[in-house]
Amino acid sequence: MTDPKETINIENVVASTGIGQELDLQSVAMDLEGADYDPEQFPGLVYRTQNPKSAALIFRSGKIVCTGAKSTEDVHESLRIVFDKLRELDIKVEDEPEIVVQNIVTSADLGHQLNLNAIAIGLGLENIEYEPEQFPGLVYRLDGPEVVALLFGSGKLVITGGKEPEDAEKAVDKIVSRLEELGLLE
Amino acid sequence: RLRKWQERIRTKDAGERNLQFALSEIDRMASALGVPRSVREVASVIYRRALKEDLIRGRSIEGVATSCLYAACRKEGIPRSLEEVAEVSRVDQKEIGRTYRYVAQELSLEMEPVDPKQFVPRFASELDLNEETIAKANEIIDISAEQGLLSGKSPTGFAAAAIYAASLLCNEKKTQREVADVAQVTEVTIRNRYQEQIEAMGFE
DNA sequence: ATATTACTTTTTAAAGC
DNA sequence: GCTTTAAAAAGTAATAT
Repeated sequence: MTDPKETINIENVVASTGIGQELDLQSVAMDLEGADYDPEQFPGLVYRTQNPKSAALIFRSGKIVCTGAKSTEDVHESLRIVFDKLRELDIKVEDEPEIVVQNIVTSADLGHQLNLNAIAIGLGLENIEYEPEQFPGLVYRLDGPEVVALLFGSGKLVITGGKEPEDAEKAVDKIVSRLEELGLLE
Repeated sequence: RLRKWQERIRTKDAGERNLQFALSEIDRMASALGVPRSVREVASVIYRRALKEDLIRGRSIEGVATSCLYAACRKEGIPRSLEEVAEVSRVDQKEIGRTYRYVAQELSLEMEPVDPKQFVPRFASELDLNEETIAKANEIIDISAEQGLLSGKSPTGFAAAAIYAASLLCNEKKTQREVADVAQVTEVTIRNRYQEQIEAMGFE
């Protein structure tokens, strides 16, 4: 039997950082190719990297949010590209700005179909949210690790809110053991 | 001091007026939906609890009132879909849905998932179906749900498909469009659920 | 009638309304 | 609260072919 932990796949990593320098987004938007800047709609400038694929939101304060990367390593690589692009525009950027991972979104597969109705009752209606009229997934908030899991009838799930890959592994372990003791896995 | 006293009264009056408004709105929407008095009473009780727990701050009175009515219908076993409730409310479906989830969570209403069978009597009545067809629809829902087909599916779509299937099996055919219209789902959804249910029933 | 596109949920930072 | 960005899950819906 395949360990559900081995089916874990990181789908998105969100991180924040800053260049320690205020920016004139209007001029950055003019000089940076492919930059999307519409201050009326959103205060951040959007810059997309191709390899690795990601989207960086650059703010007036110099703070930057990177999203869409598939790994922590890709986050660093993407931001290195963004930093270099800014340096090309003669903007001073610290040598190695601190990068903080804020959220990791993961998907996994429990390998069995799930009876969400039974699971809702089993985990306790006060601990879950399951409104199939609004969304097909059952929302399960874990205590430790502090993440949120979305369970689907197919047995696949999404784990989000974690700060490191280990959070997803711990979450899958907890979910599997809880469902097993409830006799709701298979 | 006199000023504070007046302010308290003003606040109290405003609060009282808001409560009256909420309760009259619940009454108006309940009438429009044609639900019994017991549902309005349950909705009122939930609304007063929400008020007591200060859940209305930052939300519209109408939104919370509508959500309480939606929850009350479910609690009483005669659910209305969010779309149906939204039709008689001036708050949009999306806000009703999220406000309902917030209220249900904060008040620990422990709402159980809606049983598709609870929609059958009303939908069947609107379609003028026989008792036999109704019984068949309920049977289809029970059997296919037991086989795990219900997970993640909308209860109205599930009920609509079962009613459509039952109408065929009991020689009282209704078109997908007729059933789709009363259940307020698309024909595509009925078609998809219908295929799975027929297979689960061992027909095909 | 089927295929695409798009929206529903969750998470998270950023600045400003 | 909202606005924007990314991503998965599966269901539903609107539109295109």
